[in-house]
Amino acid sequence: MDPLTAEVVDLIGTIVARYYQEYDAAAAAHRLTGAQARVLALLSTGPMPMRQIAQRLKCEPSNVTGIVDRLEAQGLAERRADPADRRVKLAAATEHGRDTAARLRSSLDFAREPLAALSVGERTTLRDLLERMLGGDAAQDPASPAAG
Amino acid sequence: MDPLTAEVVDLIGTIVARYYQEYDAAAAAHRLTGAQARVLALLSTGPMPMRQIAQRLKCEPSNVTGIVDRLEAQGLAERRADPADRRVKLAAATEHGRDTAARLRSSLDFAREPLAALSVGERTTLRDLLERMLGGDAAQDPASPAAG
DNA sequence: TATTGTTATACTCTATAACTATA
DNA sequence: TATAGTTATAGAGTATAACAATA
Repeated sequence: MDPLTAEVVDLIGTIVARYYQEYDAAAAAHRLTGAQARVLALLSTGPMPMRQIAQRLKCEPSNVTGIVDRLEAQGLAERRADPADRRVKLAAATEHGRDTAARLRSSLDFAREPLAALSVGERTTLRDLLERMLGGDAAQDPASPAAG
Repeated sequence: MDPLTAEVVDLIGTIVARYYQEYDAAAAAHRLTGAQARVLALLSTGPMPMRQIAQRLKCEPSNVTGIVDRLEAQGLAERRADPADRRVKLAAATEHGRDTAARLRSSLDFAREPLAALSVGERTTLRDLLERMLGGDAAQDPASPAAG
């Protein structure tokens, strides 16, 4: 690998480490683990079947049971029946859960602070380069550690 | 937050998720967890006191004990005495460990593939923008999930 | 006294497999 | 039969606190 590419890879590595770290810290400030915060962020957009949560988190459905259990124990989420299919359980954020998700999103703003060092033109360039690098696979993901 | 900044943040979120995922998959292909792979990458640069490993991983020293135990059980690392301070134990990669770290590094090349979509000039621009964004805190880190 | 590494403990996340209710 | 969710189980990472050896 050429030195230039290596530099970019290292920079991305630094970004990855920093964002994960800051996301977990922000979650912890709200008494949540990273996984719990990601599920809560997902649910803040609307109710979702347990299985779909697992797909978004790229983990086994059995794991989601425990994560939603813990959110439920904190009054941040609840399970609802799906009128269309009685096998399905819809996990949904409570009002408290939505509030917490919103506060978490706000507290993550400090993670975006680094971007303030760039001008609007530079941010536009950065966006375009990252989009091309990701090749059309850059859909927004509320459960992503760095997205809010 | 303005829409442009939000776009960049989302793109970075996508990158973070993708790189973590690919790093863990590459580690699993070598029968390692992500944490084990990171420690092994650290040790491949030379022996290191247990406590320093914890500092690099930003975790408690007690956790490092178990991770190095598992690397040792696979013959990838070993503990050595520090001649200068008998309290200190130096974790060191074995030859097998260094080989594995090198292969892991190579297998991570696919994670760098996205950068091939950019020209040299564009990669230079990307590097400069990321460096400014990170503000001088972009030192290379072999234990970073995306670095190798 | 302070520091290094370890052990003990408890919690969370993870995958796998078996189970239930429903389709 | 197939699918959705759960439970049971085991392994790994994590923090906290207490401990032995050494400085």
